[in-house]
Amino acid sequence: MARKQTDGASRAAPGVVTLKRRSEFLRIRKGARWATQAFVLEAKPRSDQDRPVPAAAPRFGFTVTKQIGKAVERNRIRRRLKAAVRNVQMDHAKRDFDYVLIARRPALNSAFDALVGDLVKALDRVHRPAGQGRRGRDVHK
RNA sequence: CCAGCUGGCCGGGCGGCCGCUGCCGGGGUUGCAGGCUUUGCGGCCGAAGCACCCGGUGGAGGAAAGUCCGGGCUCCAGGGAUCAACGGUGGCGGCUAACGGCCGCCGGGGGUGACCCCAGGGAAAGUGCCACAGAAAACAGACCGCCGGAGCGGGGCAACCCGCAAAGGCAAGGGUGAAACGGUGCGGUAAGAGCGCACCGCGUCUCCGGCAACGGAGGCGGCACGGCAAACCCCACCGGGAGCAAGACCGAAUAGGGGCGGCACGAUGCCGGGGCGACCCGGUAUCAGGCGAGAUCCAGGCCGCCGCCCGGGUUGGUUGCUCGAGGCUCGGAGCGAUCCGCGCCCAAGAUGAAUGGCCGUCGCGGAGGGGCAACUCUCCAGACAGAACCCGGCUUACAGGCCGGCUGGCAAA
RNA sequence: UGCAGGGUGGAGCAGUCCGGUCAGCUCGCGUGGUUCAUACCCAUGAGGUCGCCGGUUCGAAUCCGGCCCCUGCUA
Repeated sequence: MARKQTDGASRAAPGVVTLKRRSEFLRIRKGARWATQAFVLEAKPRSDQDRPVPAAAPRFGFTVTKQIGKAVERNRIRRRLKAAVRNVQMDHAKRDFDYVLIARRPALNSAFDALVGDLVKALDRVHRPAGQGRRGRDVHK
């Protein structure tokens, strides 16, 4: 509740590079995964074959299925997740990784600060070597 | 003032930090692309492309929704006419590009009223259905009943009285049903009945008003016409199919397909070639034949046509893509929908899909508290919902608010 | 995005075209019987706003219109 001093601002953050191909989404499904109340994060290092440009920035894909809500709610969820990614990607994401965020219903109304916190934690867990923290399930509020 | 009806409109404002996207202008050193040069490394050029940087500017809805109608646009079906089949619409007149939409009017129903609702053509063209109940459910018919009284029985001296009751007449009353072959009243009668009369309803004819739906008046008929067409149907009118994932271009890749079956592969003339020759091959013309979407016809076209099966490839980019039955002001015509004229304006174009994320503040609404009051404090609420080629409608969802008109009641003047 | 099909007891389905007799079938469930006991079997019973809201009709699961949901197909 003490978000007054932040003034809602974030430091200069570049735009988010998004995934566009269905094949890219399918590839990342096989990577590391971490779930929170508001979303599921999947991550996988970019393979050397499909690298048109040398790794300049991390790439993110967003999945919001029809079961979650109507179009207005789905759009809002995708924008909030995108804004959260924009706030943290410089400090917590790896530039040679691809990520996919699968939205869940609470992403619509949960506090934005909590969403950002979850994302930082999820990014951290997903970068650990395989076998530790894989398929984890988050239990905090 | 209270209660209500109705038409139109709005769908928070301002600000801060950080972002997305279209367009315009400037830069564009390094990078990509382009041009020139070199055997090559490399070098140079210009600022006309992209990335990137800076500045400016535009950026969701009244329903963007549901996809229920009508169009534009694109491709496909070879053109036209008539019919059939199928689907849709359904009072009349108008508006419109068109509509199943809108406006006005008519008819019916509801409401004290403003006003609201109605798929509202045809049931004497035909077919079909009307369960249960009821006597009877559709050219009528008669259960109880009413009248009638041949005759029979009993009583009485008799007149006569009491009881039973056939033929025949009737459809008023009872009862059933959603619906019972006009309704109410008076006359009439043995009892009754449109049997007669009045009014209402119905049918029909004439006249008047109206473009019409229809309304009004009068005459006649004497009831003969039940309901259902959102049952088949009849009548009138309308309708080819698919849809921007339509379609076009560039690039990549694969293929320039294969097999089976059916029907038809005919006749004549001319030309050329081959052959000793019968004849063969090719071209061309006419006729015949065949072929496209259910049939027929007309004009015209094509020369093989039709059916089934198997195999292979692409899921990149550009375009279509936003100036259009477009919006606004003013004036005019019309009751109105709408139309006309002048002027002004350009108003989202994304494509794993932009138009936002976080926050502050003001104003508005509701509840509670303090204060005589102006006012002030706290809490809560702020909906439905996101363009996907574009328009015109319909339907559905929606917190709160603004403006106008009207009706009923109460009070005052 | 465009287009088809379907919603009936707990489950799977009839009935809808041609409206009353209509709400039925199989499995499942309850009770009783049979058996030492269970299953099978026999008898019996409960359970349905016919997806929702209107309209047409005397009468609607059925006919008509509008919404909601599910499934499938579509470069």
